[in-house]
Amino acid sequence: MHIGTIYQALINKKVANQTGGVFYTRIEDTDQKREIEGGIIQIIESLKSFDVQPDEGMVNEEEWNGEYGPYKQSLRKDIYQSYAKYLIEQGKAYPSFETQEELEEMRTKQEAAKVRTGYYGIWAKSRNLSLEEMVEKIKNGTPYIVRFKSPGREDRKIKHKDIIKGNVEFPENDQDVVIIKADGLPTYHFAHVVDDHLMGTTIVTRGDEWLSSVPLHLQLFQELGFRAPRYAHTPTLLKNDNGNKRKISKRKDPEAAASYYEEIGMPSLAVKEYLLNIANSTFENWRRQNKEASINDFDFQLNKMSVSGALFDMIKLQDVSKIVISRYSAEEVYKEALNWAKKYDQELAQMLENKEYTLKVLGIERGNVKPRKDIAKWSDLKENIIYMYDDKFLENEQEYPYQVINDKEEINKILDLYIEKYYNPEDDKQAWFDKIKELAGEMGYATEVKEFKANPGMYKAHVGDVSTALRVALTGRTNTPDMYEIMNVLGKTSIIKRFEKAKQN
RNA sequence: GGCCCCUUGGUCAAGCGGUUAAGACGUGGCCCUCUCAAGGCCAAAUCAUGGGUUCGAUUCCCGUAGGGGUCACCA
Repeated sequence: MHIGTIYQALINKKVANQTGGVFYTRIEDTDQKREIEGGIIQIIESLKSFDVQPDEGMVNEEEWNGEYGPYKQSLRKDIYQSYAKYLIEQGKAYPSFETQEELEEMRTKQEAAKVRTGYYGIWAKSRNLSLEEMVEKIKNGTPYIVRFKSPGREDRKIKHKDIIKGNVEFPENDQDVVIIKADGLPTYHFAHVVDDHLMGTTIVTRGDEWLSSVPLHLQLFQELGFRAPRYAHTPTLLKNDNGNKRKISKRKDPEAAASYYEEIGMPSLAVKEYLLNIANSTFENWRRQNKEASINDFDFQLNKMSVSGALFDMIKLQDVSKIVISRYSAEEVYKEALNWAKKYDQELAQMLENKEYTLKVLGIERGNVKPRKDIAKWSDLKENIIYMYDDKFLENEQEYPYQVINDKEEINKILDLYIEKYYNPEDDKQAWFDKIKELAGEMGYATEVKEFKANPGMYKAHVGDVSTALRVALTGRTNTPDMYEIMNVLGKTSIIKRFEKAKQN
């Protein structure tokens, strides 16, 4: 599954839901060469993992829900053939007997003559065969396919209004395209027209690589006597490749695979929010004003989509994801992270086994007005919290990156004094910090950073430096979330153990 | 190459004939601060190009350039 498909599905689902319509998927498996075993299940599962399930469509390889089935084209072969026969009967389609080699030869000639390639006009040799000739060839067993007899003229223009692209003008289609292939299955063009008519499609949302086929499709609808749906051709997701833009590709770009996000542990909601951001730039403002709202409540507008393709920006995605995760409760983080860890990181999964404790760890600076925004994906989590686990921290050889205060004796003194005289688990945050100030003062450090800056000569250093010494001894790091909360989570026993370890270092 | 679509800071973009050309990400700085993340404030940075139309063009028209798509018995 390509991330672009998720993007499509997201847009489709939003549009359908907002307009009281039905979002359905149809498995377009008319190219047997490209069939992948288990493909349908993969598609279903992938849509599900991003919570963009269709309202109707296949539910497994053979079954579907919805009243317009089958939702798999290979099961609809007879339907297409019936319509093909109908067209032939009307003189709007005909059997075509050229071999692949003959077609290639024709193309070569056309290229040499510098004329448009393709099966049209004087080049459409089977087009003018008499009924008798056709019958004879078929009776002789000559292989054939069915072609649409295009009534179009290249020198005439057709105007079309696309929901996203706006007014576009094309030459009429004059190609007698194949509608039924040698294997009896339809081409995309024909299946699209037949199915979308029969299934009552009102809006077709598809990638803009289809835009240039619109004249053909409109013509097909016309000749079949069907009413054409409206089209919304969405711009392609692009990627910067050495200064050039190109389609984001599964072969070259890991982030093009929908599964990539699950692998790195990025919540599907974050991916969807980013995608929505690309789809409608108004989303970002809406989100800022409706921080808690579900994206289902966002009023998506197809016609506000950008007409040109956007570069897929992982950096921005990460930012979106950090915000999404910052809104999670500790419980939600726990649940999703655990699911991810079980599959991708056993060590993390083992850490998370202690749920009660982990919830406390995950609750640090969470749930307040300014929650931490430091996790973009679950694969970041372990590094973020591992030092909070005694069995990981105490058993590991720990580097202590002390900063301003780095004299061993001095540090030990700070640690001892803090535990003996100042530390009290009952303290609230203010009292806690006042104690650290007192400690600093007692040992000849400035209790206020400003005071130290004003009179640097009078002190050994300042309270921030004392805090850093404590922090490093406690966590092995210079940068951590709020130390007061960390101490609360660790508890006295663990704090003492950590200080002892630091002293022996 | 033909046909079609597109072009506002590094990126996503608002704009829809008169604006100090929004906002977000990123970058840099400052503030806050026990460190970090966050947050607040500030800054640098954009209308591809040449012609028209107009009193006035980012905005409308044409050309050019660049990018993308498409030209299958693939979707």
